[in-house]
Amino acid sequence: MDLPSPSKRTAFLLSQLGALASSRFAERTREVGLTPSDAGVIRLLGRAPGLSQRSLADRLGAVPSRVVPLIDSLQVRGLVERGRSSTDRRNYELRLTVEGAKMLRTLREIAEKHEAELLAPLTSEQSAQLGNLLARLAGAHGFDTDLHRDLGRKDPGTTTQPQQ
Amino acid sequence: MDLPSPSKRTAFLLSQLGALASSRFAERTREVGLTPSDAGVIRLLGRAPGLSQRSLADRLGAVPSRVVPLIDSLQVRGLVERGRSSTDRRNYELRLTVEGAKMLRTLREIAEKHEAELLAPLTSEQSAQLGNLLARLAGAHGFDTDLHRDLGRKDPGTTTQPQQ
DNA sequence: TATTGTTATACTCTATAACTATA
DNA sequence: TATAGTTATAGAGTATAACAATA
Repeated sequence: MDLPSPSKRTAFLLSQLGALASSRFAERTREVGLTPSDAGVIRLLGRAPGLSQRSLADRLGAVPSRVVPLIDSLQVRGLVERGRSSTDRRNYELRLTVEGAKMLRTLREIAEKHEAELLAPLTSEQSAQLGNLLARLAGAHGFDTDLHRDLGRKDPGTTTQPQQ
Repeated sequence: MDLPSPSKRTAFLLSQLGALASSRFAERTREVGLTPSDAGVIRLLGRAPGLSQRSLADRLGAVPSRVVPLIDSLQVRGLVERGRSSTDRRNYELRLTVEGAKMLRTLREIAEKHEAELLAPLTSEQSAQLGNLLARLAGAHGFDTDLHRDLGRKDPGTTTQPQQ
């Protein structure tokens, strides 16, 4: 009666393709010297300049101590700068440098190429369909598409796909 | 001319939803005492009994030394047994025990519930559509749906989503 | 000489908790 | 006393390479 049930493994396919997408993207960012975490920080600072390390940590779903070496590294490379807040000298105001802003533009190009490469096997109608279905799923499972959790947290298992 | 381009972030959504699917599945297997790696081994031994540690490592995309503690742990828990090959005494013949086979059935139930939960927000037509699109992508990007690579290898970045 | 499984070691990434400086 | 940032430490997970037994 039922078809050989392609939908029986949809969750599995989703896990595998998600991992593929992530690793392909990581490959591309590595070519410009960034880890995916670096890329996430740059992107967030692009849209929210002046963020403190604390609120950056919150948005990334990371712990404040993890943000320290992350910003250190970006600062050394001249992509991010730490400015002291004049109103509360405890926290920094993080901003992209000119170089950092340039890197953000590079990242956007990378994301576009990444998207194009990944969806190349589909027609544009199919891509649109897929985008809609995924957006529906994401919405229903309650993620804010703007929120960037999971910076690579210690969660054994998240890195592996379900094995049917 | 163009729509507000939902497809512009499809790759990103794919990464995020894939990570969600993986971590949800990991949660469920953890409830029965298995890591996702454990689950992968049990599944493979279910369909290929008598496998050696070496060929198991190959199929998992893991290194042989990693398989040792994995099998150790499953053996201690009485889910897998190591039998010596009569023809080549260098390698083991790995098999599920009766308990292991029972666990495999549990895993299949878990996978079904997982699938149902994940796709609950979609109609059955939409689920089927999604399954077809993902299968097309998977095929085009060349994975053998049966091959289970990525047992959680050391690949910094794979655990994090692209940050647009 | 090559191969299976094993062990020992080191490396990477991350979280936890204690610390400082400001408030 | 509470909060931002920092540091030191420890833990989990994995790969590498050397090793023993068998072929």
